[in-house]
Amino acid sequence: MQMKQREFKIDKETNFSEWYNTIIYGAELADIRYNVKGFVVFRPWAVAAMKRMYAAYEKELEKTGHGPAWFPALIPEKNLMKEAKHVEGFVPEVFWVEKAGETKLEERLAMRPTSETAMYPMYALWIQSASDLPLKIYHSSQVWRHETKATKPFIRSREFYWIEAHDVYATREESEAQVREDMQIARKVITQKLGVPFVFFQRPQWDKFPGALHTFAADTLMPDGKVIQQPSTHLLGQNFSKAFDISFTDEKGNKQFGWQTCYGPAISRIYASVISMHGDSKGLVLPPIIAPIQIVIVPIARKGSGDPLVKKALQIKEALEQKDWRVHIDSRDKTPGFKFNDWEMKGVPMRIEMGERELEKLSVTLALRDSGEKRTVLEKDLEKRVMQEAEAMTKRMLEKAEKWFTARLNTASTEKDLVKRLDKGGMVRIPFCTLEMNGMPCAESLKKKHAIDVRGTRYDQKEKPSGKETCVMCGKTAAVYVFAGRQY
RNA sequence: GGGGCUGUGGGGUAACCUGGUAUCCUGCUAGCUUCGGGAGCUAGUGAUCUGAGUUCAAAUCUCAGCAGCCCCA
Repeated sequence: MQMKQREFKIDKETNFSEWYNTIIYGAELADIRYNVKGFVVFRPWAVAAMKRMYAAYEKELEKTGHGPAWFPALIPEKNLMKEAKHVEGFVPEVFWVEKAGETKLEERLAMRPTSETAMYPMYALWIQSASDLPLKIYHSSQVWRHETKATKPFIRSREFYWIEAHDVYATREESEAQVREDMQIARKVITQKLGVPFVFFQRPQWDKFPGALHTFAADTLMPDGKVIQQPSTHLLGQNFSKAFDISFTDEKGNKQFGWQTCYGPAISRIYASVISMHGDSKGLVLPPIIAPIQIVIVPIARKGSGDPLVKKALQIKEALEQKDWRVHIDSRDKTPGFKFNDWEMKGVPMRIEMGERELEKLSVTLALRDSGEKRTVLEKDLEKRVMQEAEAMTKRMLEKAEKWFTARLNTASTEKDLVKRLDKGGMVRIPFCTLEMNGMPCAESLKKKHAIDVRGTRYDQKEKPSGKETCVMCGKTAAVYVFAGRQY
């Protein structure tokens, strides 16, 4: 049969915006036609995957002693206003509820932009003694922020879906260990399971979470070379515990304030990274662990061959489902070529093709989405092979991503060199005066002149400038190496 | 933060400059023939973002609103 040549062919590295917009529509991930600025509809194919991301994350959080809770979406104004820096950072972006029906509320209510101020008044009630600590709670929810920057589905919107974990300890040391645990969880879920590499940075003082002592945030790259932030974890110190009176009486009878951390993996944004990191010119490439359908069976029928084929497909589906695979038989009245392309756009990891040829040989053809390879597999080996191939695919996807990512980490020692390198994207290490507040003018100047952001010092590498190197902006002796990049 | 552009059936578009009948592809529905990399034929279906203004007449010109996109810093 004569087939038409029609293919989704956009190179994500040379034209990422177009690639992204096309895939959002083509793979049915989101619909931007809701017509409220910054709000989009998340469609089933995306949500089914994101729910699995939630599950993977929640599993790790529960393994590390976190309990789930649901806190209200609305926060009384007086609670939101309790911590000065927090107010300064978040109040400009808050959506307010001021009326109920036609009645004006006596105290207006904030739609949570983040849940510290919803949770901590309750923490103050729950924590009385050291035996109430540590308190580790996570909250899977959406939050609302009136973003002024350009919005893009999953990457930045005014409503987004995330998890926030809020922990309280008796000592600073324990809370610092929590920050490290948060980083490990991110590594385990985002890199090991979803194949997205990143680097954790300690953010400069002028770019930390409003109200925190220190902020640590993971950054990865989009195909156009721009930086996108992944989860961040914050050492809150005692700023909030003092503002909200989260305190306990120690064994000597003295009042002590809790040491707090908060952690915020934005699931919708991590999803943006996953699809962008792995996708190709045929569409999505989903990591098997989150693919809503992991194996699609495409029966290839000839006239009269229908019945035995359908029976065999069902049999294979049931056998694989016994092993917990998510399997779908595509029995639509479409040609095989159409179905191949359709499921490739959707990023389904494995495809089983079966027609008369396979029936005769008691085999199937197994096609792999990431590499495009097709393999003939005997029916009796199928369950085993599917498992092996899924594992190999997950591994390949991470290796490919890591290779791509590390090739885009560079170094520069002058402003000119930095700009030259960042024009090609990636993140570039530079000598910099300081992460303390007096380094802010240099960072602002970089931002203003070149749209370059200082991301902070690498958490996993403690190397420092020799003493001879100078800050790329002010020329003073550099105290730190920071990474810089152009940010989403 | 600054600048530019756009809004036409479900999707992609033509007509817009120079006002007058809305084009094509795709999708969708029905039927028949098909099915190993986006099938064919036949018959149907479906659109000018919202509001105001100019005009005999507005998809087209003007203004406002809403929404989206891109670029620069």
